[in-house]
Amino acid sequence: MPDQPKYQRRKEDRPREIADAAFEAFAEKGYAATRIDDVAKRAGVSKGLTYLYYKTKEDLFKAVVRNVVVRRIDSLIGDVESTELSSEEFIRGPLLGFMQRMPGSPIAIVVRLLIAEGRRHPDLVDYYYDNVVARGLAAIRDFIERGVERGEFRPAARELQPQLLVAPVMLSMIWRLLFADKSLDTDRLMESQIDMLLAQIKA
Amino acid sequence: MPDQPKYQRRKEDRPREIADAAFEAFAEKGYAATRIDDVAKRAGVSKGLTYLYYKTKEDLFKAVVRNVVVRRIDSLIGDVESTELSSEEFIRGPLLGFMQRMPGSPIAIVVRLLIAEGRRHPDLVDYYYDNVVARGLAAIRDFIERGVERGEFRPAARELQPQLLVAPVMLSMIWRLLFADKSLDTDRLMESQIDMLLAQIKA
DNA sequence: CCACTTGCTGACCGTGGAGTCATCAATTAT
DNA sequence: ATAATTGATGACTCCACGGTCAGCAAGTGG
Repeated sequence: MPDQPKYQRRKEDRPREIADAAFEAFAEKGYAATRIDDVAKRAGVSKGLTYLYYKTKEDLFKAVVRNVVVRRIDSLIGDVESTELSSEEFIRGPLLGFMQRMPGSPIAIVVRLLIAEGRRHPDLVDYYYDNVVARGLAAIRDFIERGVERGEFRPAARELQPQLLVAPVMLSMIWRLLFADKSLDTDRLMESQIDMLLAQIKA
Repeated sequence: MPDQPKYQRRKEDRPREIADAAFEAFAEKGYAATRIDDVAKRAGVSKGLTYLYYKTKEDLFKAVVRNVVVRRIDSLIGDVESTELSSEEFIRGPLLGFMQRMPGSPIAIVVRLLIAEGRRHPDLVDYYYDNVVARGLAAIRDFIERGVERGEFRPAARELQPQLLVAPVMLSMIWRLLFADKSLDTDRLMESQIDMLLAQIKA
């Protein structure tokens, strides 16, 4: 019988593993209903260890949100800035695709957690606003500006509120979170919105 | 010194009073973080009494949601059906006004509660879907159908997803719930959406 | 005025979960 | 080898909160 140690020390990997397990648990049950014991079990770790890396449950929560957020955002915004496509092609292609993936992505979970718990974690809301919302909206505005300069969009396009593009994504997220069973063609919803927007701003 | 009784018996009013207090408390702290003791205090009542009228905290939660929902919906949908205005006038007038009031109304609070707690109360989600979402969407569809029959809208308007009208309302709700401080002209957002939609479906 | 009903109170109970810490054992240093 | 270090464990504490219930007093009927 080989000498199996009861555990290995893995100082480097633990925090990430615990945060990932916590994300799963929060996603399933929400913040309040999640037990630290359960998080520890999922991570294959004892409850006490969780407290070595995260001083409180709230700390863990914040780490989870920051974690998901930073992992996703940069690549996305990079894409927008480095494309060689025409504005319309980009919108109808990569951008639409990205929007359509949002409702099924971890970002949707984070949105739910923030809506549910945001009030009691204002600094987390600020963090999310600065790193996701503000940057996302700015990227859209820059993109439109570029389109105007290239002559692809009418100058009046500058007046467009970027939130008009986001609204159907938001609705689709909420719809799926609440009414997973009731069908709604969220892909078509976003396509229609883009059709309308383009019709209005194209040169 | 007048003989002040310690309390009055008010069998009829208690349930409503308690439910209203609970709504306030849930709105401020969310379901999980709300203490029955706190609800009772707000209602000026002892904790025990709460349990006389609502057997569990969950019961109370459901009563609160149903309460808010039924108080609001009927009048709204009545308006849509009984108007004498042209379709465009109705949309730009009463409907837009209603949409603009939504984000500040108790419905927004209910939406937050449902997003946060919906998973663990599927029957409540169903109730909300049947009584608010389904009826609301049906009303919009009927209204469009009527517009088509009157020749105000193109027949293709029938293909329009009613959720396109709701999306900016949803986004505005969430925005205000999370980012009360960061400004966003939600009224203009809805107006723009209506402009775009009308441009597309008007005969 | 008294007897009776019942709306209402608040002290109490049990549970479960956040957070602690004495101790163990894997790893590293000597 | 042996000692020192520290990652990791899990039994334990503490207490907050949902839910109970024996008793009290406001209302009611005779």
